[in-house]
Amino acid sequence: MTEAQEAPGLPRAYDPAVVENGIYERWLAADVFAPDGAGNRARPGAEPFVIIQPPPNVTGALHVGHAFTADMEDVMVRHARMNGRPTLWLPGLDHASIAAQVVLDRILDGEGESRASLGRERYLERMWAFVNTTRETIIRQSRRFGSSLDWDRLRFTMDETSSKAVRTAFARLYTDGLAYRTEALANWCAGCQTTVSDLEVVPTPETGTLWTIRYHVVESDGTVRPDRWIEIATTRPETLLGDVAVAVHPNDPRYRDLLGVNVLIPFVERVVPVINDPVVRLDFGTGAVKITPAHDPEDYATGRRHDLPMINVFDDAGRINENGNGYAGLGLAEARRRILAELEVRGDLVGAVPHEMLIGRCQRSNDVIEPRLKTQWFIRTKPLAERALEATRSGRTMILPEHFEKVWEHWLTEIRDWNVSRQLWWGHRIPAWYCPDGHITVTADPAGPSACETCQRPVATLRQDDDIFDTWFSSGLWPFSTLGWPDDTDDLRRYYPNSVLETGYDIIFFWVARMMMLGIHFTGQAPFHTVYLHGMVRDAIGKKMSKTTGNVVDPLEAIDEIGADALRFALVNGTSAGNDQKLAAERLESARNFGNKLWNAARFVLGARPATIARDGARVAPDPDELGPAERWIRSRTAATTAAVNRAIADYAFGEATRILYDAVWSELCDWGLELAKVRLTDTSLSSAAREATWWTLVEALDTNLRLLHPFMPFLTEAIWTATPHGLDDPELLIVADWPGPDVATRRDEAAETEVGVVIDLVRGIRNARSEAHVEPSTWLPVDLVGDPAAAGAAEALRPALERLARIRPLTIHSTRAAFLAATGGAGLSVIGSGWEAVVGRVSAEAADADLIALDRQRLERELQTTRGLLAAARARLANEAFVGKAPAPVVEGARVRTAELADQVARLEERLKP
RNA sequence: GGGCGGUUAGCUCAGUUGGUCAGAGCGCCUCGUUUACACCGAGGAAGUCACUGGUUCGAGUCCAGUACCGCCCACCA
Repeated sequence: MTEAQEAPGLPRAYDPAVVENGIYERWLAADVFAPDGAGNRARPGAEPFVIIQPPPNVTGALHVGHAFTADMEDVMVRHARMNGRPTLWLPGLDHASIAAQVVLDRILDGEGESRASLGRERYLERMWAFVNTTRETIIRQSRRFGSSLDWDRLRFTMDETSSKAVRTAFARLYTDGLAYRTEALANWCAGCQTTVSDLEVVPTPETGTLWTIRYHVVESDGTVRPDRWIEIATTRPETLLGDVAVAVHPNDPRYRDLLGVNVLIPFVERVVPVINDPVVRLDFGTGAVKITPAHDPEDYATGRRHDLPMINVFDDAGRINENGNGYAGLGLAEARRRILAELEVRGDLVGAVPHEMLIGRCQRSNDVIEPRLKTQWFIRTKPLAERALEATRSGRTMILPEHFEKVWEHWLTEIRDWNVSRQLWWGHRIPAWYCPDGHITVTADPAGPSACETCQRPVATLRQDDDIFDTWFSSGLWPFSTLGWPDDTDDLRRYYPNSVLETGYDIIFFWVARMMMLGIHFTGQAPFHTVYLHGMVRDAIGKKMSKTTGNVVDPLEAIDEIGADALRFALVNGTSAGNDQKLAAERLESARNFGNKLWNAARFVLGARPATIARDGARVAPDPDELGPAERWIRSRTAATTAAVNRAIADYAFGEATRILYDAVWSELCDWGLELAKVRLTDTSLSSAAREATWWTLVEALDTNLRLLHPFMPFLTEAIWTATPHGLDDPELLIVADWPGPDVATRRDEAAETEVGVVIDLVRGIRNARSEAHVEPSTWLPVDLVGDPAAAGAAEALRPALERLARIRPLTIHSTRAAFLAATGGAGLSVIGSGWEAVVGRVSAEAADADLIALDRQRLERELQTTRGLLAAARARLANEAFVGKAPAPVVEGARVRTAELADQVARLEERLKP
């Protein structure tokens, strides 16, 4: 038992730390997170709800983006759980091979160690120790967020089940002809000492130089012509060591006479042809391009077209290799300087102009990415992509927000093969073995092959590939590897395909596309029916959060300050799918204030229990015979809120749902519902049955709002709910209580909404008049009222509330306008609404009434002016034959009613203003 | 070079299928010790919904174009 359970009500002050304390443990103890947990009240036969979350990298603590991700997912999961569906939300961690190595290398660097100094084995030991601590940090954080994850299923992309899936998947791709090994141009990061995929290369603007260099013509007898040359333009002079041709455009008249001749590449003294190829642009540089197939994607393509040799001139460390003759061993920058200097001396460097260009940099280390020829494993993506596209085109998988489908289409249509080899240590080793003859053997067997598949050489002569897989290869298997695939498990049958994938749009290609492609290939089914993409959390001025900029919001700090509920509410409220959000302090504050408001409203409700109701009794529905208009109004509005929230959630419009709830709790329940209820609760002239009905109405409204808010503010709502009377069918914990059902809808009551609507208008009008006339708020004023039967009836039915909320007494309701006019004699403050008219009299005992009346006249003049304007517009609309003829009948009718109301108000105002 | 998103009150943003949709919060101004809440209550001021055309009886809401801002994709030396 917690304090909250024992306390008769709630502590006076809302303290998030106290509220959150112990609740997560209660959920855990009740075993409600697992789809088949003992405390989970899933309906038998209900369709499971399975959500996929991006497993966070084990590289460190979670940031506010993770908190937002977890929040969105928890909202969906809690909503589904309360709707009686078995929910599976599986916690996981990603080994993030390259990201993890970058982080660990940085730590090692601080200790004077390095990857090289430790060696593979000790390095990996060190990595395991590192991830074992970050894993604990991440789990602790997730719990503080309130994430209702099924912790018994915690998975890691480096655990054995994942390894098995990776080996099996790769072996099958190989068998299916979708994995192949070849030498091709790859993106080499010298800092990370590995290749990376195209997605990991970030084009970065840089001001470089475009140099013009002369290559001299070589005669057929081998003599070099000092007076005849071709001028090429390049931004990378050091790559000339690998040049194998010069290309010009076929239609370029400037170089007709040079076509087919040979030129000399200096320093390496290589004689290469001048070729033509339409890839060359006539209007750029000199119109002649050096071709370096081993170090430039476009040149590589050109080289393939012309069957040119490919000469690699860089080594792994980013230095010139032995093919660079005298430059071998030099760093690329140094080589460039020396080459330029020597060209200058020879008189062959003839131009240098600044040039804006894009340099590819490593997403992880920011090093310059060098395209190089490498022998790598690739996944043939075209056939996989086609099936992924088919899934979204057919609607079997839906992407939200929809406009991401275009991005999706484009990328998958233009997809290139995926280099999955990485020359890293931390990850899944590629299960491929090579025999001395170069035969390849791939197997999913953890023990490896027994012999070469092709030539049957014994295993002892085989060598396993040293490389590991791109980390996204194992993440791409996540939706089914976590359920036991490749084995045909109960979990797989029950929970695959998953329901919703929830993640940020920034990894749509890295992760979403790969899961779709691999999922469909291996299971025959798209892994989820809905892909919900959320936006990025940015700082207060819209900048990307980053540790180096120092503008990050630490979720734990925010939770310490304002509580997990407020942080969660702030992250969801006012946001929509796919759109970035700015996390400003005021949004956090607003959410915290809302939590405080709810807390205090609950305190009031619980504290207002009539003495005739037993403290520990079960919650009962209010007695229908004892309900007044205010009670029926509260029930009706709560029903409307429920419907609106349901609609919003069905549309995945969670930011809309919180907005509705914020408004419902603050503006409706608190500002009017509770204030109206106070009138009856404190009215000792009423029967106790009437007062009990009022109280049960409030409890019911509070209860419904708590249920609706629970997915968004789980701790706070659970804490309040614990202190709230429960129905006999209710469980002990709100987390597994039923979502407000269809019976709530039957509480809509148009008549009550109209009645209370009149009273609200009256109270507002009178308060407004009082305020404008600077009447002391504490002064009670007499009011005369006349109105149509509906308005008069409403005022009569809610007379005590009207009196109290507008602070008026006595209230005289006249049955005829003549009587009303006779009684008021034109004195006092006028308040005019639709269907009624009131005069607030005896404004002040001391001050000169004349002044106040003059002030009031000014207010009425302004009101008359605006009302006349509205009336004129409304009349003009009705005078338009096209409108009356073409607009739908209800719209026209509405305009007529509106016009009549306005005319009525104008008439009354004019009358009041008659001298 | 292609594509996408944004541009609504001083600030941060909502506005579902075109018809009380011109809104909310914060900020600002005036009041307020009414027994849930000053992390509050009551009232108020404030926007030609980026611009230009078009469709329509009617357009922040649909279409076309323009201007800024942001993002994504792309082999231009």
